[in-house]
Amino acid sequence: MRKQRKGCDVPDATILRLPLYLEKLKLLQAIGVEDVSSRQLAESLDIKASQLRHDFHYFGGFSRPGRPYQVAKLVPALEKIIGIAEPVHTIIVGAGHLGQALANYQNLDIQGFPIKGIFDVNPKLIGLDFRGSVVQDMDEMETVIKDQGVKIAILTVPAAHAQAVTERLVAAGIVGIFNFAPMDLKVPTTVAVRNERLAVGIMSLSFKVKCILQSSENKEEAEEL
Amino acid sequence: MRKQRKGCDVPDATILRLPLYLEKLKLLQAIGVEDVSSRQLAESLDIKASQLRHDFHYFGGFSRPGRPYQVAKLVPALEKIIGIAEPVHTIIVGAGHLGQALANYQNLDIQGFPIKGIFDVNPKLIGLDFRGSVVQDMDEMETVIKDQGVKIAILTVPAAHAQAVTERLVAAGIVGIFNFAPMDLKVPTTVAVRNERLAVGIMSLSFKVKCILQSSENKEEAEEL
DNA sequence: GGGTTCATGTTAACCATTTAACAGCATTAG
DNA sequence: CTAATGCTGTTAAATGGTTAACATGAACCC
Ligand SMILES: NC(=O)c1ccc[n+]([C@@H]2O[C@H](COP(=O)([O-])OP(=O)(O)OC[C@H]3O[C@@H](n4cnc5c(N)ncnc54)[C@H](O)[C@@H]3O)[C@@H](O)[C@H]2O)c1
Ligand SMILES: NC(=O)c1ccc[n+]([C@@H]2O[C@H](COP(=O)([O-])OP(=O)(O)OC[C@H]3O[C@@H](n4cnc5c(N)ncnc54)[C@H](O)[C@@H]3O)[C@@H](O)[C@H]2O)c1
Repeated sequence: MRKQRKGCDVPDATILRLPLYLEKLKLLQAIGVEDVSSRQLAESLDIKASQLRHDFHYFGGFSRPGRPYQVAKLVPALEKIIGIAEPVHTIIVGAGHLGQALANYQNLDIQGFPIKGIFDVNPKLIGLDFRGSVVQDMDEMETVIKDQGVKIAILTVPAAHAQAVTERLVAAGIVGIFNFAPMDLKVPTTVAVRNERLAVGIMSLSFKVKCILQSSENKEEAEEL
Repeated sequence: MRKQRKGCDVPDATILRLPLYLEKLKLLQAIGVEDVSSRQLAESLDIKASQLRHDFHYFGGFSRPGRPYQVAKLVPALEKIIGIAEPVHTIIVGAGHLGQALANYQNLDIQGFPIKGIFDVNPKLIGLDFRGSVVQDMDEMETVIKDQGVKIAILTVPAAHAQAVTERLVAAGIVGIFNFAPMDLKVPTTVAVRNERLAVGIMSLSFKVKCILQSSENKEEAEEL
């Protein structure tokens, strides 16, 4: 088998930091900053400068050595790496509470993920308009995916229907699924899934809260002595 | 300084798996399964059995050695560890699109996080009813937090207001903040924050999609030769 | 009852990520 | 022109997390 294409064999932890780098750099760009050192950028993100340089090293060659990074070069370079140099056409499947909230969320568009369609089975929802996108029947989904070259789908249907919808999405050529249903989807290895698990998030928070409360109890006990 | 209280010095990676264990166990419980081995449970979650045992080992003593785990014992044990043995009173701050979707999300309640209040500054939203919770003015927030013993707040206000609201939450005694605004909150070390970053999620997905598309291009090229 | 099987708890080996260290280039001041 | 400073790219060390290995206990079968 052929060697994996350049810049794709990267630790997950690094991938998750790329958006944070990009976000911060765009902020700097907006206020007119031209140069930024690894130290400055890293400190503003609460990480070590060496980690940032190490991360960038996977992709190589952002700057003349000896000189700080140029914001204007780094931003498009990161966008290219992340895959959002061109807008990434996206659809939302499931126009319920969460689907509607996401459809209304302007940031998705701004960050490079324009919504090219919203789909649902519920006839009452079809025709509703969210920032210019109209909810369509599921029957239209495959056509839109193909015509618009949609590669990513945001899945906000009930867990019970998530797998069935996923199979349609995969068959229609979707390559990435952003899954909000609390269940694991079965997909071929040529499709990427990212699960957004609310329960995991709030429970991990709860764990930390419990630890904080316990340790403050301890402190109080200690003070009483 | 006193040794950290039992079961709080645990890797993040482990903490993030606890909710998955619990979820799967509850599912088993619902269909009447009484015993489950580390192997069975791990395989259903696509992890190694040794990792599961290693995770549990941080807390110790779930089972008689030599026998599988008892679902009926493990579920409450995990709930206690996560901190949801008793319902964890929660509020939502910001009753916009996302806040409303979350307010409507029954699962939060079911999983142990009953919503004790929803707050907003917009007078038009005040009085709206979501599954029995009525949107209240921000003026009421501190009172509700204290009267209901609220420990966790879900923050769904615009990024520009997130820090100011956070400071009020902290002053009122909130210990955990589930932050959906795309920005880093400054909080004292006695407060836990979990950032739910949509952009990070979808961009990491985009990265993987790009890699998949590139490698399939490669394959096509190879076939053409 | 002894051997076989299957289980956990625990420790040790392994692997990945993070952090530190340093070589080398660019700029600036003297 | 040289020394000093500040920076990156790169490699090496340290840390942390994952996986394997194994000692030991319980049940079952013959
Ligand atoms: N509401 C939240 O805040 C929230 C948060 C996290 C996760 N989730 C998850 O997101 C998903 C949606 O949640 P929600 O609150 O929006 O639920 P919802 O019931 O409001 O919306 C689900 C929508 O999916 C549609 N649907 C059902 N079957 C379908 C199918 N086969 N094809 C296309 N559309 C279909 C329904 O008509 C409905 O409009 C659920 O899996 C839920 O667990 C929701
Ligand atoms: N909509 C989404 O799907 C989505 C997804 C991910 C993250 N987010 C983030 O969640 C936050 C909310 O998003 P949204 O789409 O619901 O926005 P929104 O504008 O619909 O809702 C924000 C709400 O906060 C209220 N608010 C403003 N200032 C406040 C204050 N000081 N105190 C209390 N309430 C205040 C507003 O009145 C409004 O009702 C934003 O930070 C957004 O970036 C939204």
